[in-house]
Amino acid sequence: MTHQTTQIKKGRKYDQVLHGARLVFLEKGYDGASVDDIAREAAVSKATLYSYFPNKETLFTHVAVDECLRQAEAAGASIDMSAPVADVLLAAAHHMLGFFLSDFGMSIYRICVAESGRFPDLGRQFYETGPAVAQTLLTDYLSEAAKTGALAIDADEIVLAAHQFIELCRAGLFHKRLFFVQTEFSKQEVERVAQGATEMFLARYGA
Amino acid sequence: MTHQTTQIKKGRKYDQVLHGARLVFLEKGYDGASVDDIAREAAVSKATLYSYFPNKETLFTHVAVDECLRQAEAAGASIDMSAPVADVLLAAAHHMLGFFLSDFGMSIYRICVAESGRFPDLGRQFYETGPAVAQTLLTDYLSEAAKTGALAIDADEIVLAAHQFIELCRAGLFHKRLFFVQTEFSKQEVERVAQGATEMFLARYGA
DNA sequence: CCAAAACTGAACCGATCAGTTTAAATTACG
DNA sequence: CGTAATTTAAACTGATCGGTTCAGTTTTGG
Repeated sequence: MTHQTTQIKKGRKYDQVLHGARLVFLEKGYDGASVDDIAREAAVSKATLYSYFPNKETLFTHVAVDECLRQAEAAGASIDMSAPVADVLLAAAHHMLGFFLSDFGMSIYRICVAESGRFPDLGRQFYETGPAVAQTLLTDYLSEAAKTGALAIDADEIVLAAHQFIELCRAGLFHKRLFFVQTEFSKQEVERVAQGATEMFLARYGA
Repeated sequence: MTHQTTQIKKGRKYDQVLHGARLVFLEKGYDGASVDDIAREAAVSKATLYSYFPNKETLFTHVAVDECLRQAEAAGASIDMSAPVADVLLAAAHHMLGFFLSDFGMSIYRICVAESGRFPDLGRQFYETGPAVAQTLLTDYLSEAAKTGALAIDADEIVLAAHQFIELCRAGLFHKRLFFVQTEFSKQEVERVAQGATEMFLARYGA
């Protein structure tokens, strides 16, 4: 087997193209990023780019899905599930807030919202590989905590509860950042929201 | 005083333009809507359009802000503030959910998210005339309810509490709709989220 | 070392679009 | 009625962009 790991790529500059496209799309959005921009950033000729991807849309979809998968992988590993419930929730809140408020999180959200009108498949793929993964992870944890009696959640409430916690983490900050009302947030501001989400969640579902 | 109520308008077709622009922008988004499209929809010449608005961006900002104000007005009037707290919150939740999940609410959110990257002023104006108004209204109500002892919220928690309630109303449904994972929602689904938001809020801040 | 495959750069095409101009038509109003 | 303001249609400008083409250069691998 002398095959390459990826069968689709036809040439040695495939990764360059994807990497350049990632940078330019995240910085400028779909319409804002011209194919010439991308080719320049990728240090590749436009002809080469078009030898890999039949059109701009396909290139963009590859970039977006690729990024979502990358983020989803990183998400799971970082939290110690054996700590007390309040600590796990607080850590999860901080993790989500960190992503929500990051340049990267903002860009990918903005672009996927914008373009899912034109490319509904992109929207669905983003949701499934992004938000849905976080929700599943949290649902599994809550389910376990309910079983051990650490939380008082009915089985048929768990999915809703997970969604509620995730949304609580956006309180106040997320949309301010999204709409450029405020671009920097102090540790205290973030802490307050994370703490607030945890407190409210436990007030409702605490054992 | 024979002055018109609005001083900016120079001609009789101003409202036509705004109305046409509203339709086309909401259907096609910012980039998707050409000025020619808008002029045609408004049954107005492009020259007339440009006699009212110096450029496409300004026109769009007017449409967006205009719509937000309209929505904000409608919001305040429809709820009986003298009802029991739980009822007021539930009604508010339903009102917000109705807007969040409507075609119009979706479109305006999508476009403003998409374009606030390019036009941060638009983002800020949308936030101030949209989300911020809802938040202020709710903050005022919570403040009053806290004063009468109907709710147990510290003065310095009120703004956060308002944000939390608003975000709670998005739980599960909003992003599914936004990313085309699900486009229709049953009365039960919506009721469940509204009820869930109210319950969780009262679990935390109930008197 | 050589031939095939991959890549380059630049020109080019066709289309779209924001915004301007102009001369004529329409409307408002004293 | 008559004049001034407003609107119109249509042509035009200048620029951008997605995508193609092609003659020539570089890289790869046997």
